[in-house]
Amino acid sequence: MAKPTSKPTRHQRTRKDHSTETAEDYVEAVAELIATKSQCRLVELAKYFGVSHVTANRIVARLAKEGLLHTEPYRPIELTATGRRLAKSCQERHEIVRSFLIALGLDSATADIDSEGIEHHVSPKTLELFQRFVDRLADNPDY
Amino acid sequence: MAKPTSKPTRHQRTRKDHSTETAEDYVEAVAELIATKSQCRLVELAKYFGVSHVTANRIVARLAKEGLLHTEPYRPIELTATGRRLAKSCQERHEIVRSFLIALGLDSATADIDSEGIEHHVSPKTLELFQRFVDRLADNPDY
DNA sequence: CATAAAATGTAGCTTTTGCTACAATAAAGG
DNA sequence: CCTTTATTGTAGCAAAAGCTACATTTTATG
Repeated sequence: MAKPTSKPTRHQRTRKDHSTETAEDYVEAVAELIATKSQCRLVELAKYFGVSHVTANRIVARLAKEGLLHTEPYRPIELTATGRRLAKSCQERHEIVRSFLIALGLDSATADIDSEGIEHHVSPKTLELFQRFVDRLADNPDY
Repeated sequence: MAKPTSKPTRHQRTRKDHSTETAEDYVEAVAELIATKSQCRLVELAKYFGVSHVTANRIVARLAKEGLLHTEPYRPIELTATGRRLAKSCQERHEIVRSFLIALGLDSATADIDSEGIEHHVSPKTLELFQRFVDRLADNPDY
């Protein structure tokens, strides 16, 4: 045994990781658009991510195939039950990361940006620590 | 004016972002392998990221074209001056993120994994706050 | 209701990153 | 030195995410 050469596990960010991140970003965006505009149109989604409607459409089609979204031709995009669950947990995680960064002293504009990037890479353990930090500061505001 | 519809800026993680992340990960890995094994062979790099040597080779070729690496057929991979600079700043940022997570109470194994993912998404402002948190804790270990 | 505008869909291309299979070169062992 | 093994390179394919250009459908407007 003893293969000191290989500690590759933590570096294995593959294409699968990327498409999972995309899935999470999209269901979260769909949920937000439905919440704020009562429906999610493809053009809005494309604008949201700053991509062409064609790109957005293809990703939506993939996520529909994966059972996260429900689509019909020329109709607004809806979330399946699975999609709603995923969106909810992403939103919660996102909000914890965002409020953690603000608790740490970051301005909210930068917190918006950074939390977008960071949220996908936070393990449950780390998220728990973020949450505790926010809670502790809430109890003890003059820290 | 007033276009309340569009706040797309912070969501624009494009393919360019991804390939920049890849570049950073690779130069960092090349630097680490040179530091620990005195040279960086393609097979080692491929093992490091858990990808085939073909994939590693193509990425190395791209980074060579971009001026970050220097390669010759069947020879070990080297960093250019630009590559060394990038590797150094990535390593520093990475180490700040890692020690921040540990200062927050995370175990070092999880800190290894999470810091890998998080490092690319931390703005200078956030990095500064991370650094300050670590420093403050170092002065005040019983916090 | 007919036509203009907006939204969505389709065709077809690119780049990046993943792979297997096979070829060529370099290094090691007999 | 010659053969085996390890390393590197090349050919060719796939999926994901980006695009423009054009077709179609829905919605809005005169």
